[in-house]
Amino acid sequence: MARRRNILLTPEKIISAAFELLADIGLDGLTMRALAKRLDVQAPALYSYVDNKAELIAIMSEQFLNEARKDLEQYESPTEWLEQFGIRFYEVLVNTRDAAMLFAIARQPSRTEQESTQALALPLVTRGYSFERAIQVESAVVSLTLGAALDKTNEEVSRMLSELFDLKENYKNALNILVTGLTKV
Amino acid sequence: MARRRNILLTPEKIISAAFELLADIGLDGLTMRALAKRLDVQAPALYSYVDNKAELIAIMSEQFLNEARKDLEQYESPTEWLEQFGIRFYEVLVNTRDAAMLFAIARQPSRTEQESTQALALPLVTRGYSFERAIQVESAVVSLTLGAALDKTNEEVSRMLSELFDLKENYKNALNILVTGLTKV
DNA sequence: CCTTTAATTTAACAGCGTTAAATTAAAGGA
DNA sequence: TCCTTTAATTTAACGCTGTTAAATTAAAGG
Repeated sequence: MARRRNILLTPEKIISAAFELLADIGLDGLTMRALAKRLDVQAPALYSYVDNKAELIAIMSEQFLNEARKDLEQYESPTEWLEQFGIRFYEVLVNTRDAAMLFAIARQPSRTEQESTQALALPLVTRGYSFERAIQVESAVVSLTLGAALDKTNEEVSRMLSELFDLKENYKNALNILVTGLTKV
Repeated sequence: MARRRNILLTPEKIISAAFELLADIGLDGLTMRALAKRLDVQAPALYSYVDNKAELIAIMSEQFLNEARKDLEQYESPTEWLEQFGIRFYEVLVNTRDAAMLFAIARQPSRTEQESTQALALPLVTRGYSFERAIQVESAVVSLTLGAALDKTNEEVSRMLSELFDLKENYKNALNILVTGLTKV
């Protein structure tokens, strides 16, 4: 056993190269062949570590959510936590090239389905919410945020709307209304 | 002039065949070749009537919006109109196969950009809103609705969430909170 | 009848995700 | 030390995709 030669790839290397590729040339450029090239490898080699491209996308999309959830412990009330989470998630989706679109097209990897739901609910459960209610309010916030981020990162829509108002401010306003209403006793 | 032979295609025929194809086999099946086949034509013939696939998708996505805006004259207050519009748009996106995803990946066709913005704002402008404010509140409602419809039509997400609560009810609740807040004087 | 012109087809390109089979190289036992 | 086993990777290929260029077809007008 323990029979292995010089290994070139790991799932982590693949995923981090995928993020680089996304940042450098966008979602259209994120192809299995381009990803392989960046890792000095041929495309089929990736399939020993990642089921398929959909799984890769799913893993990346989950990392966007995780990134948005980081360092939010300081916000003690559910209202405040939810609002900060929304803003952070919006920023992640808007500041990472094509992140909103990637998130939109992602399908959850069934393996981590349950864990990720638990993780998603935990902060609000800690703050006194039932599991069900936590998922309810968070999914509403994620919906609004994803929709707003898709608008903001759609070149045509964004160019047109930003002549009329500040998209981020408009999102923040809607978020505040939604979160305030959702967390009202 | 007026020099034309028996014509097989029109933009309208192409678009309506595209909707059929979407309903029958989904967004993955909506390829230019499949579309051509349904029209008894070869794929390149389509390009005399449609710039490219992105334009086709954009036109279709706009029709989803139009469908949602139909027959809403009866709702006289901005609040009521917005809420009904949201619900209708949600239903269109959820009841048409892959409509939410199609809408998410659509880019506006620059030709009708301005007209479609005008059309989008008109109902609320008629009801007393400024053009700017009309676009602001509607874009917030569209964001929430698109995000919620994407969840609902994502098989994995929907299966998971629907064990915990009714997604449509949760959307309606969030919509009501958002619209009420947005239209408060 | 013959030229012009528009509509459509044929052929092709470069790319995609993905699988199967062949290759390579290291590890462990004889 | 050699030889077998096995894991990692490459080569080759399949069947798709959107899209363009060139060839074909057929009707209209002079």
